[in-house]
Amino acid sequence: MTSNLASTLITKLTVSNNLDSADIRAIHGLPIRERKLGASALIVADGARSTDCCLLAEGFAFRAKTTFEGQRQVLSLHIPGEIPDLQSLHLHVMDHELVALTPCKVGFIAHEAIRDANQQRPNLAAALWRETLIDSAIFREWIVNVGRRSAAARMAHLLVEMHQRLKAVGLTQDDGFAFPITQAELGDCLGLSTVHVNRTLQSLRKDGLISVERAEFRILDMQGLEFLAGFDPTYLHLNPSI
Amino acid sequence: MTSNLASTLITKLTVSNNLDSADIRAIHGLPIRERKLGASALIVADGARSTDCCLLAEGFAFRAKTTFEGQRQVLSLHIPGEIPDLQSLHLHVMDHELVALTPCKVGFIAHEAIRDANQQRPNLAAALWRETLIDSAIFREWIVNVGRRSAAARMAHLLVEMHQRLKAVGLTQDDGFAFPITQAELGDCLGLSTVHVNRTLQSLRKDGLISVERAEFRILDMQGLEFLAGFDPTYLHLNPSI
DNA sequence: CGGACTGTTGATTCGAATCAAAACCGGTGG
DNA sequence: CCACCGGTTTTGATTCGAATCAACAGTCCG
Repeated sequence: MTSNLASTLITKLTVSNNLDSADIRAIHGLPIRERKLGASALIVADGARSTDCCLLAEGFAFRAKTTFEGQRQVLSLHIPGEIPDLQSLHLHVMDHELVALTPCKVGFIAHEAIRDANQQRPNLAAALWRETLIDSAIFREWIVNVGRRSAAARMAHLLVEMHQRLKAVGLTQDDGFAFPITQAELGDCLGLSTVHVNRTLQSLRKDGLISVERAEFRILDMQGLEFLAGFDPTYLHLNPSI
Repeated sequence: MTSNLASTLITKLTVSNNLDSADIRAIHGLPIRERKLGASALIVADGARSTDCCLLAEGFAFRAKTTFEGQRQVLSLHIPGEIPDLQSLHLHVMDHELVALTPCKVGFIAHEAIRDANQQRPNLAAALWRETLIDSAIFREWIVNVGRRSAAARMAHLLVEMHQRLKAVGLTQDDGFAFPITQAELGDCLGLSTVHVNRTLQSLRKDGLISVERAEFRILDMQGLEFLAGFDPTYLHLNPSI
């Protein structure tokens, strides 16, 4: 069957949560308004007051803040099945922006509909709360990444994280994964300049850790990359029962 | 009346949430086991599986991760009334540690008790969810802080944030606030070396922005400090209705 | 074919880390 | 009461990682 919007959400939620059939029915029952967006489209603006959440069904998106001096910092990267602005359910004014990294298919779900479903299905509410907490755990790891790791370790960590998250929803081929991001955008994720991102990637390639061609990253030495990154997957909380 | 453990939680929740009298009764009904802790006491270890949440009633605490190379990064600072490990309600294994920054009075509340209260009082559950989302919003701002701001701006931002959060629960005197933290710990918050923290603080003092004596910080030029920090208080979500 | 974006390279600067040592401070015990 | 001690703050000298500046090459696309 063709994967509709709700199915991508269910796939993603099931990675980290135990949903029962009634929960899944409730998700299928959610009214979702589909939309297609081009790369770099602004999905939700900083300062906005949303009445909907945005379910990312295809493509990549990111959340970002821009400093007073005009420097952009990417806060998180989002993959299909995620609801990057789920926090807007309880935080009514956006403190950052949500942007399409690549062309995307998204679905907007009214807060009211999610609130109703949460009331009917407390287990679904718990799963969504848990998703926002995993979001939070990833933010924490990113603080460590930009605060304490070298450029090479930062890059390695980001790549390993993306590989693991994409693998969990079946969006990898072996050690390769499609990830269409520019070096400037990588710099905004890692708190590095574009030039330094370029040199860091070259160094990872030279050391035989990764290969990059076009929008396709490939991890050639997973052990080596994880060691360089100091990667510990605990923070991704991918196992529903722990 | 003497402020017991539950009251500090109510004070803090009321800053950002609308609680009704039944919610407040439910909080007062929570069984809380009080404990006193010395400075640098480990409250919850990385990797632990908690059965309780820790309510911080007096003193300061922080959450932190330690990299493979032994570098510590502080992820968040916590003030009285907060539950720094509220996420453990849904994330059963700790991906970081919780530590007492100063001598603390804390209260442990069983997950079961909180779950029961949440079931009885959906409005309380929403408030706690919102608290974890505000936590998340602060993490986002910290990513920007360590990723994109200069040392002086980072320090300024941290001090303005702490002042605003402490003011919201009545723990400031005018522009001064008690904040017993060493320069090494500030470095761990900001991703800076101790030596550079020292020089950064000197520069803020020289510019007449702050004064520090003992554990007492004083903001001498709020406008100037906020401008240097590029501070926008939106992310603190201190207004319950937005 | 031209133009805009993206990636690459080299030269240089700069902010912050590191290394090393001294000064300061509060507590403790002789 | 004072000497001592560990932790903290301060200072100076030096190194180093990453930013910046400036070009140029590659690629995609209208």
